[in-house]
Amino acid sequence: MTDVTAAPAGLQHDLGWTLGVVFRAYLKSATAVTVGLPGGHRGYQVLAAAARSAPASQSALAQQLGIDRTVMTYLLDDLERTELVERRPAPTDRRTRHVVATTRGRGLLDDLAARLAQAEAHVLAGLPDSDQQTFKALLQRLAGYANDLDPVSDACAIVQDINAATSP
Amino acid sequence: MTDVTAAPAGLQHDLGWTLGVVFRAYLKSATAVTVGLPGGHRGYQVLAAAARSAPASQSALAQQLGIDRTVMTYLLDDLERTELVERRPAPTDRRTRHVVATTRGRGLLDDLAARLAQAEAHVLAGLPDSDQQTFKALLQRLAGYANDLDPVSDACAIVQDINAATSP
DNA sequence: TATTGTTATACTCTATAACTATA
DNA sequence: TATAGTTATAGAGTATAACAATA
Repeated sequence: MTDVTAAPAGLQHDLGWTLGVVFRAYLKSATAVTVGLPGGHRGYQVLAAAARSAPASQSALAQQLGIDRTVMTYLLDDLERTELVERRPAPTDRRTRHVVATTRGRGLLDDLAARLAQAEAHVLAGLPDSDQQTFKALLQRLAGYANDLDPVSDACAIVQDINAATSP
Repeated sequence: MTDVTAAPAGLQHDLGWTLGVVFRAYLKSATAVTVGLPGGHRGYQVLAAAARSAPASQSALAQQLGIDRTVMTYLLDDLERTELVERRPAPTDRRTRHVVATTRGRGLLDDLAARLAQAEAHVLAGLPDSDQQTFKALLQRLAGYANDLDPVSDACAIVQDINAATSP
């Protein structure tokens, strides 16, 4: 009895399934490669963003990363405790905190980036190099567009469909 | 103060970030489009797989869909309660159950598939049509390959890196 | 002995609500 | 009044462990 997972019938072309498979594969590798780093692969994303520029605010960063601002608080607590990142009061608005990488954080970033690149390569390894480039380019364009997408509008009728047939 | 989310500095080319953005966007749209369906977008995946062929077993289907076999039990309970899917004892092995779509489930599938296609189109709308095709084709090849991927092997050194700098 | 499916439990992750301090 | 950040709490989702039935 082999353990090899084939695509379920009828789902090979489903965006949800294909995206899910690839995303989970990435998560698995990214997690394996960031053990010990507070926040795992997301701790890396915060650190990377904080190292290249000081994000405008915690909640702005949270939104960019697709997580809740309350989760960001805990994440930053952990990253600050390990001295990889600092919260700095914004000079212009005393409510806001800038997130900046410490020297230590920046020092760790290169190694981390290399590890994540390894995870990335691992996930993309099924494609020849030129196709990897194409895929990444398209995905990046999509991400730039999709981050501010509202869910599709029309979304009410199915409840009736199901309940209608359930009763008698 | 605009609400438009730009890519965080240094993450525009990160596979984890781009994949996450697109996957979350899909999830949002797919969820909106499947309200009322037990299990939401995953209920659809089970139903679709059950309608085209009877999956060999619950746990095989769970693995294909990237969820735990215990979660599959609850999912099928809900889908069976709404009479969209049935569990049938496998003739060859009395431990195993085949998952088959009911007439009602198959009847609902076309409408559901159209809704999911709408969600999919919404997420991909940022790309011209030919690029959408290219992207989907590459993603499908990747998914066929990545579903059986083990996490990247080397994954131990970072704990030391961090603890080393934390202690003294 | 190993595997399928189920159940109960525990754990993790995430979101909600309420609060402080600013604006 | 509205917003940034924090905290506590509740909730959803997921995994773990133990079990019965079967192989």
